[in-house]
Amino acid sequence: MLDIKRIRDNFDEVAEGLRRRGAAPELAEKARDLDAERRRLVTQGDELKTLRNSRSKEIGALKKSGQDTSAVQAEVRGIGDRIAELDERLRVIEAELETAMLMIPNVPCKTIPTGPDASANRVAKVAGEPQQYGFQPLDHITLGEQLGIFDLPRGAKITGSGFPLLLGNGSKLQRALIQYMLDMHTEQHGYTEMLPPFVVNTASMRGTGQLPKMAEDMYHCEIDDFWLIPTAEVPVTNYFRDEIIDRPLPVYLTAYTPCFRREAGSAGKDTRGILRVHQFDKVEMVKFVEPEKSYEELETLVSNAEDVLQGLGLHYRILELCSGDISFSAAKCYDIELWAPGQQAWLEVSSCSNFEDFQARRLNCRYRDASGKPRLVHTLNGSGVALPRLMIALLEQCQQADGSVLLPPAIRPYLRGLERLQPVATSA
RNA sequence: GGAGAGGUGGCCGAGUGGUCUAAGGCGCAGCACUGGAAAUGCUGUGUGCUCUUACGGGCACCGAGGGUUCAAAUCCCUCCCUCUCCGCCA
Repeated sequence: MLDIKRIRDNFDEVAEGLRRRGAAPELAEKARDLDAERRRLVTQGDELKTLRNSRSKEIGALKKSGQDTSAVQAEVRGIGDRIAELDERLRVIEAELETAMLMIPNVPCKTIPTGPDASANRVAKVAGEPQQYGFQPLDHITLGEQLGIFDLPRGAKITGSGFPLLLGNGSKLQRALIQYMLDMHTEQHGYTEMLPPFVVNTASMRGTGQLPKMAEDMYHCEIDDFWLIPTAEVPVTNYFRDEIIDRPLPVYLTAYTPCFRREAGSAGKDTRGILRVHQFDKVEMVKFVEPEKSYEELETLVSNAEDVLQGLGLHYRILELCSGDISFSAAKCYDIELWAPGQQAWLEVSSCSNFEDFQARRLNCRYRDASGKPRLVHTLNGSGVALPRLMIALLEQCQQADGSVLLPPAIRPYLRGLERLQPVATSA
């Protein structure tokens, strides 16, 4: 959520920012007008309440001295009626304002490229080289079948398509990668590990901005009004919701969780294999930082995610997203993409964003500055990293002529020294 | 799931309809006293919204949301959370 004062006092700057990301500034105009009306009603109402408070006190004093109060009571009742009327109008205005504010996206950072869509994203870095194979590299689906590490048809039988089932060494590799990443972030990057609830309430979803816009993309338990998390960002960032953080900043948290996404509206897209699924695992990093430091913290956040990929010796690139491609809540965002030689494509495995105070305002998450005054924190998060696409790229980049996959040395200790995934005998 | 007890400021804790402008204590900050400290004394110490050039006002907030009333921390209703006992359970 943007600061209403920013819309009030710097409307042109906000409108320009919204235009840059392709959002219409009408909602901001509406918010500005509703805010003016709201303040008018608040001022009027407060004046009447002042009057009611003092007159009511007089009644108390009169009663004590045994005098008749019916005339004053009638007067105060009248004041009360007018207050109720104003409060009702205020309630409506505030609800409309809230609705408008929740639908206004963040203003993009001034330094990011301006553009309408992904085509204007800037390649900030390319790390490593595409491997040269003396053979036609296979895609992860074929590899996974040969190695016997996926059983997607049975996943679909048990639940439905998009609910992958890993088996044997596939399952072990996934577990190893999770532990490798968590160990790196906690031991080398200063994060505190957390294992949060995978199901959250509506207030949490609103806090990080998934609601109200993304309701259709999430799994909802009607009876309890609980939601399955689409990313660990939700429970981890909500850790400090409605709090003044009582420890020194920055605070770095990391968590492994499964993620559940209905992927409504993407039917038929990337449906093969585990590229786009309804349930996947991810290690997430979340930072709570002082506002002045959030942009340098974004750079280290990206490098924390890069370290995971560098440690595995994988070929990747980093995109600086343009104003038209960053997500609703972000002011600036880097995507990290891994090269998948089997399908000759870049796969997004991490999205590292600075939300400035946009999430913190919804979350009501603050810290005390040097003078002791509560102030909104800046929040950031980044995948560190998402597992299905890491698995895909790893399988495809590390495949060998004999159909085996040579595991990166960094992951072997987590697999009791296993060096290679070997094809299993198949009936085909 | 059943029965009961609770939720008050940074913390503890009083308050069961009207100077509550939330007592008292602890903590914290400043000042005084001191060679310095402790102890002691004094003063101050929440958040949000809003009005004001400023100084400084006003309103709201006692788990959340409704209701009753001229007036609610206090009475009523719904919900959430914590604790105790019982039941069920990996």
